[in-house]
Amino acid sequence: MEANEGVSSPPTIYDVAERAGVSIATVSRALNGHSYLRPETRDRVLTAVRELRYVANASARGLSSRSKRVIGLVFMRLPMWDDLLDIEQETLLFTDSIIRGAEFAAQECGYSLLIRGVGDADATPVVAALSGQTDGLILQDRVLSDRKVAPLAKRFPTVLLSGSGRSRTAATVRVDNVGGMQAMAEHLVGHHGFRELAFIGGRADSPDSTTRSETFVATASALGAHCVTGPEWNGDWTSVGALRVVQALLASGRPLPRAIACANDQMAIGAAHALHLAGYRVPQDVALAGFDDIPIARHMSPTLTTVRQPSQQLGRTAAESLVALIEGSLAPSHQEVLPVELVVRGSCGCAAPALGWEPSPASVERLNGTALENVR
Amino acid sequence: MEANEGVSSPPTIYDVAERAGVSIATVSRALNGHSYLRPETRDRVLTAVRELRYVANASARGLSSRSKRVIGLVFMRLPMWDDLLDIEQETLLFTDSIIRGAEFAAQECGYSLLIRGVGDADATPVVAALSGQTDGLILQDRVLSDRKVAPLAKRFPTVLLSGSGRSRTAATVRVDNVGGMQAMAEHLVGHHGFRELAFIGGRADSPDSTTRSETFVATASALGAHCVTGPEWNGDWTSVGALRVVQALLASGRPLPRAIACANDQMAIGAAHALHLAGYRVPQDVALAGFDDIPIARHMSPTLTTVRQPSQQLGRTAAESLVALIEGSLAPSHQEVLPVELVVRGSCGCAAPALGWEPSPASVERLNGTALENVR
DNA sequence: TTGTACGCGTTATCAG
DNA sequence: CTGATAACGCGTACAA
Repeated sequence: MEANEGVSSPPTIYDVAERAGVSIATVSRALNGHSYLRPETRDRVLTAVRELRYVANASARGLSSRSKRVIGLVFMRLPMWDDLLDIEQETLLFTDSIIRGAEFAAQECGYSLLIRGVGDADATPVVAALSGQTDGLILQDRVLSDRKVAPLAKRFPTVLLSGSGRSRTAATVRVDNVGGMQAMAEHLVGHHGFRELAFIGGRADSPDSTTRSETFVATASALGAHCVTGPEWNGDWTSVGALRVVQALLASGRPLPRAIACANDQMAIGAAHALHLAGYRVPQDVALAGFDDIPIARHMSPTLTTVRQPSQQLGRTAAESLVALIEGSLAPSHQEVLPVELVVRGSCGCAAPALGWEPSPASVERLNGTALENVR
Repeated sequence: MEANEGVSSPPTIYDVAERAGVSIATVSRALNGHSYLRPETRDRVLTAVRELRYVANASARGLSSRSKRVIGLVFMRLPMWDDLLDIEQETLLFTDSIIRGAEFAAQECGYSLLIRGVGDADATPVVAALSGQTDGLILQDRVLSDRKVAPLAKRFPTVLLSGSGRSRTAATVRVDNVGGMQAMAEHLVGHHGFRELAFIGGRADSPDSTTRSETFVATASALGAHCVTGPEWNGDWTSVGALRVVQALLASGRPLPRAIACANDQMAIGAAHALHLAGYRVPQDVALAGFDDIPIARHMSPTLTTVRQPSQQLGRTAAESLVALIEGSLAPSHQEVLPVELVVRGSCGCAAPALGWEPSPASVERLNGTALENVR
């Protein structure tokens, strides 16, 4: 009797109701379990659902319930040219971790995650369109300027990832730039005793960049060292940008600083490359430090001293905050700061071998211990 | 006159119509540009849209148009324990690349991408739910068994990523496992002259694993070498799994093969670790090879000889195929095979330095050439 | 405990 | 060129 009426279109709640001999309201209740119904009836419905392979249409559900159970994540995409610098490809990893974390948390909260990468062009239309497909959005830093975020956040659940946190117009999740940079300055100046430093920043309009820069310079000064920075020390967040900064410095004939701290790892790598090309050694001639702890940092020679960001946790927290925001259990101006960790390796002058085939000490321990059984 | 009716709920097409003094049909037309309407009218509508910051509700649109303009990607998720082996974390990267590629292609085709990770538990309910939220799904290999994919693919646009391709029940995008493994066997046997080999496979139920295994063994045999494999050479796709395989071999007292090929890079790393712990050297005592070319492969010591998969392209192609499938311009049984590339490095015995601070030759060339201007 | 009927916001088919 | 109006599939008061 299962005629082929509707071969190509999926079964609806009406089909299930008919097959189970009940009304669509009953089907809905059996599926969502809101109201009580006779177990016998419920079974009939569930059987029909199974037989028909019924799956609720999310559009209809969303329209009716005014909730799509989908959140969006908008991130910055690098150009996908084949000739992109190898190192820049590593940048992607940071965003990937965030995506992972967000996906996991979203799913735990009963939401799906929609992702969308944007380029340098104004992302406003993209964000607007996304706001029609989701219940809320996570915006990575730099996707939208502070000025454009404000009106959006006022009308739509929005969480900023690594925003400045200065403008309390939107909920924000970010890392402890201040703590991280203080620790870094203290290590370079206090521990190593470097007195002449420089700081390569990202972009002038980036809150992350300015916070890191200002904190580093201030802390270094407070410890009696001198740190130069400024527009000509702007590396644009990229390896190439930092490489140019250092090459310009070398060309100018001015003396090299004893240590260079960078607002991210990519720039540290670019700076190292420039020094390498000019015949200077890291860390003997110039010490180097980054920020992020991208995976490659521990595989290079010398290994990179940096500040580790909990990137996956960043994504998780952002998603969790967004869901709370959507469900009304979080203030729209909520600010959350995640801790960072100074990771001392070789590029500052401390001894630290590159990681080759050998797994980390923790891994070795696990591999040889009883915990091994749980690993798969 | 813009009273605060509906402060908290977004404007609908009715609000726009009212403000522009037209009907909702006209608004819809102005927005979707299907029919011709007086430029003057169109402008009035567009102005109202802007003033109200109107964004179409995707649920309503999807319900009415029977198309959600969303595709889903389901991938395998590793447990997110902190104590996960470092190396395993790298596995994530392969999936991340696929996600990137898929997102990019989806967006180019006018679709959004919904992502969902699944664990070892049966993914059927998850996939079912996702089929209600999307117009089609990309399923990474191992998410669903071939047996369960068939009925789904028959009723819902589905593209398999790296599936066997044996069962023509679903459209499939995969890499050229055969070509890759032939090249690898030819290199190890033909070039290096190894005669006693072993192959560590993933899982017996994985098409990728069996194809790679069978091809490698067959090619090696054809070239006059001997290659052992089988259930006891099953590394479960993980470092730990492969480590156990090698440790069991060492414990058995049987002679070591001269070279070990693995079905993926993680297992090559696990095998290397086991050899390292037992005091054997790679490649002097035992040569090693992987498959995938995960980023870490080029940073290790010795660097890993492997077969590179175009992971990002895999995601792109899958998304493009899925869209074509949805829009009816692709046969539901379409099979696509992407080329792979043998990457000869150090672990097979060929000379190859680890990549440290130094960028690749291509990068160096670009950094010093005129193309530099285009890089940012 | 279960059924009826309305509303959710769009698109698209008719008339006009 | 534009305006009514009927689906689209589901949740849910309100009735029974």
